[in-house]
Amino acid sequence: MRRPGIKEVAEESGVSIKTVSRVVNGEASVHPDTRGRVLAAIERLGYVPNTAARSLKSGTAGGIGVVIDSLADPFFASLVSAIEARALVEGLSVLVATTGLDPERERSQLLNLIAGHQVAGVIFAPVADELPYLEPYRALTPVVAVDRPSPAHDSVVVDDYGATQLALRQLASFGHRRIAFYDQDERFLTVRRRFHGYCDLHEEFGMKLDPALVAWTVDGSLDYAAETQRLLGMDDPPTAFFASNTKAAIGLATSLHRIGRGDTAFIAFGDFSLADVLRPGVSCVDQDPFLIGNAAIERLLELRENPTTEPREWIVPTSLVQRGSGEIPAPIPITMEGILL
Amino acid sequence: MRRPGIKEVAEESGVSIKTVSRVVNGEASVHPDTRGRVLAAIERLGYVPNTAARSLKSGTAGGIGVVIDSLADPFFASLVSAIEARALVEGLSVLVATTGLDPERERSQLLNLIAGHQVAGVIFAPVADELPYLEPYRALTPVVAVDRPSPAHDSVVVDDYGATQLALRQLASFGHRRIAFYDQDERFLTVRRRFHGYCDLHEEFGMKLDPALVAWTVDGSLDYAAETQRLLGMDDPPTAFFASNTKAAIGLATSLHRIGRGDTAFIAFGDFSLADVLRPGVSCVDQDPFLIGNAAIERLLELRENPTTEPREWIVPTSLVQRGSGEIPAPIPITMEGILL
DNA sequence: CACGCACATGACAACGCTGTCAGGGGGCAC
DNA sequence: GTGCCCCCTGACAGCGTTGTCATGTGCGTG
Repeated sequence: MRRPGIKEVAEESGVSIKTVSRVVNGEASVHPDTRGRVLAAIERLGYVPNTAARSLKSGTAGGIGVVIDSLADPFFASLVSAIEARALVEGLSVLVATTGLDPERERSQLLNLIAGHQVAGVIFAPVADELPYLEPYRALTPVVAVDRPSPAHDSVVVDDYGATQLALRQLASFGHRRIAFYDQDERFLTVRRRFHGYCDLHEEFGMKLDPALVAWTVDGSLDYAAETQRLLGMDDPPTAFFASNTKAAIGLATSLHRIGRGDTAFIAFGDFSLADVLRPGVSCVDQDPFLIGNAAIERLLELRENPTTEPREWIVPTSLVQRGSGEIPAPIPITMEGILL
Repeated sequence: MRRPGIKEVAEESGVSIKTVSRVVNGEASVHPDTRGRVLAAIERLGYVPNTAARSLKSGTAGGIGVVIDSLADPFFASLVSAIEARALVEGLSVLVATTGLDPERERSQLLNLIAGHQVAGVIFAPVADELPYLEPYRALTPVVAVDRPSPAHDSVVVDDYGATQLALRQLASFGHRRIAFYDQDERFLTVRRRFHGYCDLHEEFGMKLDPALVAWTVDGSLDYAAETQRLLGMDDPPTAFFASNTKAAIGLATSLHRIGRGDTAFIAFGDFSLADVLRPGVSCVDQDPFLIGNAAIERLLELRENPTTEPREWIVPTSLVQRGSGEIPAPIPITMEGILL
């Protein structure tokens, strides 16, 4: 009761295993009659080529690896979805692995895929800043970073700095001068870049940068509800919020609505489902995971053809989606005497 | 510039390849000193065992296949996430493939994984009702169905019929007698079971089953907004909605809120992010993807140990999450004379 | 001291497939 | 008729690993 191998097919159709191999791989020089007989035998036996033997022989497997933080994150789920769709067309399988943001786990997952599975390529969201252990495989396995840049590899990212400034500029144009930066997480270069955009924008508008307006993630966690309370409870509270990532956006939206402050000016970095159902709808910088995923796998396929190119960053465009929450003007400031300034 | 193989390690440490193999696989009878020398060489060379050769030799790979409708669906994304987490602990890789609900694609994906990659097991959300082509592999590769049952395999599902009735019974207890069934999709056994529960409940409460209250998905699509308009525009409109799946729930919630009817009684089958942020919060039957994913992989691991057991259905519990929308009473019916009945 | 046994190690084949090379047969040109 | 080439086919090795079996060494026992 063994699975039929190329040998069984050869016997069944009365040719040598090599000819079967030729038919399976669609090589030209096989007589049509022979091809027909072999195909019939394959059909009859339900033969499926053994991937392991193939990749052992060829030294590289017909799969690509995808290494991300977590599949429970909708952004990454959609990203992988886009990659998988394109990979299917190319006849490539997809191996997913997650890091949980642990650099050591990132290392073992990457090595397992590249050196162990000998995948045809890897798309990954970098955790560690440097990945020296990938050096030996540089010439053999194409690697593309997504979402976050990796200095030694091609990266597909959005213009974090610029998009953040675009969003904040809009808030500023609606009169906001105290804008909270929700969820500054030092671990991510992306977020650091967004924060950088936030800081620089203050200069541009001559606004004072108040550290108290920044919600920090420490040790990987931030209590969204408590932080929202703290910010709104300040003597001089922010009049608008900027959420630096999707998770923070959902946390912020939830806590604002819970306490009946859903009408607070608010722009999120990253779209999320139902953002348009809330009242008001949540305006956001739309960072399309499908666009990013597609760009990444296109880039990977290209690298497979031509591995000699220098690493560079590929910027995927973002757009500012206006849904209402980002167009709420700042309250008119009132002096102690109650007179408008 | 080849990747080091077991041979290079053997040479480097001055032992035979077999001994290296023993060390790598943690076999007992290796002298501590030898083990140390080999481990040092492995470290020095950065040796990683070749998965292809391993699975070629052993006839089965160290990975499990997961075949689902789509990764862009948050339910399946979380499901895969749970599976991947558990697989990592077991040292198994995860190969994801999607069907897009196409039975032919399901077939090729399953065969590719089982026969081609020779995965150690498969977890899949069945599309076709029968999968005769898996018969030859029955004894070799354990297979577990999730979300939807598959007659020939172990299945991990929720009690669709019972959970639906529980939800509808609550709506009925709040006085609703005309309840719309939103998104009846014949393609899914799960949805059929939920619809069955819906129909039977009408009998139990002596309610008339009105076909006009059922929104049908035809050819895989349903215009949620238009359907909501149609239902609410009826002469005798439904006073409550039941959404039979998450996608429908989001579509329904969105269209209800868009037209200012967010206060309509509504229970969804399947939770979704932000369901608790809407006003009122969307009550739902919570079908925990992590619970289901965990149950599925546990079952798969168990089947690997003991493949002889008879296929059966494993029911994962659901809970009814009260958030407001399911506790809205039916409007009090008024006679022509304006007198309460 | 001889024997047996446990322990540590190695030689070799085989897993299923493809790349290399060789060979048989038929047609065409000289 | 002879030589050549092209088309089609097959024999065989080897990819990196592990299972089987064999070998060598040292120690305890009678």
